[in-house]
Amino acid sequence: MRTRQALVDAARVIFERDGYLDARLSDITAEANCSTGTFYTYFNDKEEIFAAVMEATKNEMLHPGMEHVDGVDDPAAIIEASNRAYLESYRRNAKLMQLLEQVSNIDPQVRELRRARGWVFVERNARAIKDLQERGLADPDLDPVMASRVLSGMISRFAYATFVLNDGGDFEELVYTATRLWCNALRIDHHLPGRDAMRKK
Amino acid sequence: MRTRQALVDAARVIFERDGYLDARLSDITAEANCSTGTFYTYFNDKEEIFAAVMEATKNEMLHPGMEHVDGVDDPAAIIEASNRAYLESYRRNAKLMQLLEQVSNIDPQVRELRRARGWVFVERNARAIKDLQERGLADPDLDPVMASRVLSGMISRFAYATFVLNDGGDFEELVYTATRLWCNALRIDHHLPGRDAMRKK
Amino acid sequence: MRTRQALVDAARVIFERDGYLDARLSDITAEANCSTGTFYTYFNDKEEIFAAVMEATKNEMLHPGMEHVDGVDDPAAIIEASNRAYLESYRRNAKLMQLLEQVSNIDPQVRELRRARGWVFVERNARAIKDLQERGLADPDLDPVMASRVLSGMISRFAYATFVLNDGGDFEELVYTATRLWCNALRIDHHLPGRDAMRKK
Amino acid sequence: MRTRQALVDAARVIFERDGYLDARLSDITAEANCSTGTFYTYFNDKEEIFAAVMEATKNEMLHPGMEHVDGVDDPAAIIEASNRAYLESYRRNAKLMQLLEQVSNIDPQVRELRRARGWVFVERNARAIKDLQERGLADPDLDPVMASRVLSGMISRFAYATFVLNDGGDFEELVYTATRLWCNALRIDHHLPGRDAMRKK
DNA sequence: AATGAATGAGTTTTCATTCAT
DNA sequence: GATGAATGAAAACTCATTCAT
Repeated sequence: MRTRQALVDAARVIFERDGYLDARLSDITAEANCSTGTFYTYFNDKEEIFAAVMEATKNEMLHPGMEHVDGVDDPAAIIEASNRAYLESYRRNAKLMQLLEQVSNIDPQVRELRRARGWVFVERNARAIKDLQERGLADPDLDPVMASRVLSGMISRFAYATFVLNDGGDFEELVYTATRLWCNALRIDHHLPGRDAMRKK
Repeated sequence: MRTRQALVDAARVIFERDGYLDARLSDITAEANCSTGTFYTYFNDKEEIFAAVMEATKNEMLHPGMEHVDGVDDPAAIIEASNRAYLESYRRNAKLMQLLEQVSNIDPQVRELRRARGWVFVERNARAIKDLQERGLADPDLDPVMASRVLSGMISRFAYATFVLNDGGDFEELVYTATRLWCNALRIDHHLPGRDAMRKK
Repeated sequence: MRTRQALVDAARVIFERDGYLDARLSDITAEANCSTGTFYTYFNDKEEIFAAVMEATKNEMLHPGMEHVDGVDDPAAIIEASNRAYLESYRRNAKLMQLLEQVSNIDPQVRELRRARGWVFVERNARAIKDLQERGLADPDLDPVMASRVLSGMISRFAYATFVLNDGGDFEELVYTATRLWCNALRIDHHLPGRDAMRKK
Repeated sequence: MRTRQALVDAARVIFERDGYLDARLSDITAEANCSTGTFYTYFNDKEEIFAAVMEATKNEMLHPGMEHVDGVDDPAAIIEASNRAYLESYRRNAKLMQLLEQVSNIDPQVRELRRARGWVFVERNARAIKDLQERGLADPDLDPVMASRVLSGMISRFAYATFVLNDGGDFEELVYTATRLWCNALRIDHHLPGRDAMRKK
């Protein structure tokens, strides 16, 4: 079983270095210091070890959601904390997220994986939105799931553009803009500082 | 030159049918009714003909922007029209958009192409946002370019999820949600009907 | 006919630049400013235009022989003049000689051409050797043709090593060594200066 | 490792049969009874296996030099033995020598190999010439290395013309002529029989 | 005579996968 | 479980040659 772990670790290194398509199984086994044949003791093909890499890194990539901020009740503050956590996590795992994106467009199983992971996030946010609506704090004319899909996608797309495509932008400004737009979109009556105030922080 | 066009047309068919990676040059030349050698009269490799396909379809994919709706001054109506146009265009060219997405994650030149196309959209919307701010109709605390990046990305991600990943949803509801969130996000004082009213349309 | 000449000239340029094997007919026609099809008006294939290049350069490569030095009767001086002329000619046409050597090892017709050219030289020298033997000035125990073959080959090999392989050596020293060995080999009673004297020249 | 040897052996057969250029890798693997892929386990390309063939045949092609004839001190006899050994070796390996000549004119690395092998021979003969000069037995006005380059080249060219180009000639006569010219060239006071005597042998 | 787009046969090369040890 | 040499299918690409204009 130590060999299996070595292979998964090696695969992550090689995938991050060469991308999914250019990664050769022989590179992975070389990196894991085992023979090519041994690969097949644990996996059937590249897709399978990729799935294993993703599985192994699942915990690193789970994003804390809005409801996980304890002892705070200001919706805007919770949203900000949630967005910040998401963006930081994305930044930390940018290489892996890029890989997930790349392989999603190649392998339907990975596409499914990405969708499933996305939905965790969407549903969590949908629950939070619904809660705010029920408490009269958010635009009641929005379908919570629909709105969550759009807003969650907004953040993940933004993170992709920023950390994978390097479309730039100061991190605090990203958090601020994402949060303000998110709050505005839900018509949350926030008391976020204005742009200039934020910049002076 | 007729041959070149035949190749580009054939390539689009094959790429849409098999995806970029599985498309064989020999399939493309067969579809174009010419020999494999002829391919190299016009292109050097698969990347090059893919770029040609993208170039040829550029016009189909250019999305009308917010400012192009004539004779209407209700910002919400303009935004709705703009979003509807974008989503319809995306739906029409879903296969091609999927391809663009796939190849972007493989070929840096195509990644650059996608980015460039995205910026056309971002900048157009940024100008519209700035205009609304100056007229006192939109949240002045947002950086127009930043906000546009986020909101434009929101729409394109949403379109991708809907039309490429088939994440479902009634088209009119998509337009409604996107528009309402967009308006809300900018704090545009819209007079969009409520959700229920929309549904009854 | 001007086109034909342009093709032959172009071929020489391309052959000397790229070598026989790497020269593409399309490079030759491009250099000659004519279309690929036109090539076949004048030649059937690469071998044929190569032969034409060689034919066109025949005069440049004809080496004056021993008997062509007028008004001098010192055999050693004649030999020296002959060797000098040969080596100078070889040096001038080194690229072409290299080409001839290369193609000889590929195309039997060119091998034949090289052999034929070599024999002109061998026979001329054989006659001169025989003449010296009859006048009692050279070793009578040598078969004139055999000796000429060996000695002529010696010079041409030497020239090849020096000017094609760049095996180095001061030109005057090459002439001196070749001449002295040639005279010695035929037991010509020469009065060539010693090595040191030569060097001081 | 048995496979590697099989490939090298097969390559020699195919190269000698078809020449370097016409030899297909697939012919070599077929001759070696292995698959095309196996070729790449041991070699990267045709050049590399050619080098291996040459390396494998190095010992066959090493020519005994002048100093290796034991118990004889007649310089002319030593030279004769040396020339005979060289020519016999060349005759035995004519196909390989032809190949070496052909590839030398194509591949710079092989050109370098040929040069290096030639120098072994040149230097050995240069030492022998110097020794004879010091003992007062050879023309002191010759630079030993220069003279060796010329005379060594003479023999190898002669061997090439005879055994590769089949320029003919009785073997014993070749040895006689080469030896007599070599001795004459160095002004060695030989006591070789005259031409007629040799022929009667 | 000149053109140059079209042709297509033919070889190299890669690398996931197998299996005897 | 581990090994790693052997496998071989599959595709890209080149360029001499043709021929309708």
